[in-house]
Amino acid sequence: MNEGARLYAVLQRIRPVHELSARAVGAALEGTDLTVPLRAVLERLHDDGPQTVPSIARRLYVTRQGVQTLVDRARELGLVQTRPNPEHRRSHLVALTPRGEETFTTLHAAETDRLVTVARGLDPADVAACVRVLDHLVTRLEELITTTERNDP
Amino acid sequence: MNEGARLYAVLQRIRPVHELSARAVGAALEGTDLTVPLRAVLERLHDDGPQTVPSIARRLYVTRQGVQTLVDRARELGLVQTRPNPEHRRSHLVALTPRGEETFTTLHAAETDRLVTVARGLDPADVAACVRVLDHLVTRLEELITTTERNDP
DNA sequence: GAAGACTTGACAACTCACTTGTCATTCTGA
DNA sequence: TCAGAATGACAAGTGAGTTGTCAAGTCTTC
Repeated sequence: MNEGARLYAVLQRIRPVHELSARAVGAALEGTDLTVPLRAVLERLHDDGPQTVPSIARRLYVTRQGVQTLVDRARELGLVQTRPNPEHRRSHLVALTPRGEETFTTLHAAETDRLVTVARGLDPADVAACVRVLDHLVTRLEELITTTERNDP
Repeated sequence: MNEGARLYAVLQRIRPVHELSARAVGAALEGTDLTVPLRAVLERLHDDGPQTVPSIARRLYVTRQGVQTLVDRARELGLVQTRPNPEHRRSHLVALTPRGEETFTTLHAAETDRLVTVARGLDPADVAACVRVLDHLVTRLEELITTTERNDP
């Protein structure tokens, strides 16, 4: 078994984990006005600060059009606000409102609480290693895709 | 930072990796009659052998209705065949045809080949640890979901 | 500083994976 | 044996995300 096959074992498990975690996150959002993708936008704003719609889209690996819809909805819900962007006249910065900040922080705290149970029995060193591998994968897969799509179309 | 927060770092990376790997797999499927979900069905049949539609669905964490559609399409393409199930009169077993077997094997070999490049610079021990963590996550998240949805609806 | 290439906002149509719902048939287990 | 669960088959719906387009703004390069 070579390194490719070993790494394949990781990718094989990504889909189930993604499916299940999305379901778990979605269940926690039940009853609120939030959805999983909307939550993802709030997370990006929380972690990386105010930024433009295309910037969020790039970090989430989706199109800016999709993010625009989410941001519009978040603004209707009073969770984000747009403010002038000194670097671009039309492309406003999107930022969390105090209410958006609080909503996400509360939600996130509840999530990590539940994760403590899930983490039981897991070696912290393994978790750290897993993060390293996933970061590596993001970087390399992104390279792989951008290089192949430069040749294809 | 507690174990919950540490594990959250893993989940935060699942979505990007899923997105990017799905895109990479999809790009490789371009020009063929296969799609990513159809490929997933073939993989299950290849790895776990002949089984019924609901069985595939459970392993993929999707509904049997969705898998039924995929199996129908795979049968039209001559990649799978149904055969009588000694344990159930209506619920046939789905199995790869020789052509389906060959299609998947070829595809999979090409994928692991490309993964060798991606794996470069990665510690094999880290990869193994990552697999352990992901397996743990699948088990625990599944428990988490089934217990919560037993109380909810 | 002007021309061309790229980015962004805005609106629209569309695709695809997956769900939910239903009913008849088959299986399982107390 | 009989109620409850699983399955096939068909149908409709949902939601996340894409593709396309055009005008307005920004960047690059000469």
